[in-house]
Amino acid sequence: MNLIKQEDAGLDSRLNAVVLKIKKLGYSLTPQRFEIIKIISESKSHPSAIEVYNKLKKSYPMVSLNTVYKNLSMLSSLHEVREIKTLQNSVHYDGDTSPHGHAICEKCGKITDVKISEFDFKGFFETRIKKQLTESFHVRNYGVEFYGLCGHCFDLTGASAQD
Amino acid sequence: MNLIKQEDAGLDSRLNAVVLKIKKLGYSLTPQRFEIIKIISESKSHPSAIEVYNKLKKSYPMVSLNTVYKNLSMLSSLHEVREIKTLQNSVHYDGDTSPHGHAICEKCGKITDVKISEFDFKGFFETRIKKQLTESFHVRNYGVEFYGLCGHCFDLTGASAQD
DNA sequence: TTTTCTGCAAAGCTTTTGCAACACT
DNA sequence: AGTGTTGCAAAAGCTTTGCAGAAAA
Repeated sequence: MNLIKQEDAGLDSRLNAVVLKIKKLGYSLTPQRFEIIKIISESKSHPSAIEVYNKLKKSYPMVSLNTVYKNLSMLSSLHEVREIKTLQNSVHYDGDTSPHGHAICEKCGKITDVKISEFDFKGFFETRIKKQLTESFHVRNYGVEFYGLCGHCFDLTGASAQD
Repeated sequence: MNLIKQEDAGLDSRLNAVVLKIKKLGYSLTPQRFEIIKIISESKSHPSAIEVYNKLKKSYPMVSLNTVYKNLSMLSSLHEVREIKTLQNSVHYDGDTSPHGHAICEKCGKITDVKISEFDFKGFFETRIKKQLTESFHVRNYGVEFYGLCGHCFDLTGASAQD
């Protein structure tokens, strides 16, 4: 119960933060845009543009896919949404912009979040990698991706498919 | 001098390893295929399919883009080439399949390798992340991506573009 | 000789662009 | 009122598919 409340609070504050940023920058907050932000914030499944579109159509049947694309790329350029490139040829979106990892199944394409505490990653980053980068590259965000087989696909094919 | 020799040896052995694997698995080694493998092994710029195609045309002017796609996706499924999804909507290919990171410029799309010694990442991975994953997910490879601005783009726009 | 691979053409998908009408502030 | 946004349609870009002829084992 406590957990659920905390999660909801987290979502609401994320939603609010994005809404505020948009207003602050002078963009308008259309109902479609708001709903898109909401869908992305609430979703845990890293949806693609089409998936967002399909959800959005439930509230706005006349909405166009174009609108979804425009809003997602706007949110992405504001760094309020993270793009994930999967093995399928489409971009998936992640409303959680804090540093964390993804486990991506090479068979079914499923994306699972991997928690990497800021503490852990910063430690690794600061001690090992930063010195290589700072002179020439200015990091805004980072991601760790694991490629392999999810439990389900492993059970089906993993046992026999040894390199 | 020493370094150059070592690098060449590295490339040759990579090339050989891939060729051997292909033969071992019963696939044929056509000249086009060999050249594609060579281009990818030698390239340090993470080329896209079209870029590989353009290089390949110098040796095989009649080659089709289709052939490039088929071979790259074959190499990818054999895990002898790594796909990198960039911000541009195209897949880039990396002939270095060992664990290492990429710094991707959000402005110009340039991809730079980030050395992460196997030792460093394994340590981080084993102590912090593995326990989250092993039960449900079977890792085959991992990558660390840094998003931000390369030195050049930062000099142009970075100073003024503060969130 | 059999299987795999190539090259050409066409189709498929995702994403982008152009533009008039509309909505937000 | 003015600018930003939407929705429709069309175009563009990357990747895949189908198939006959050619090449590899």
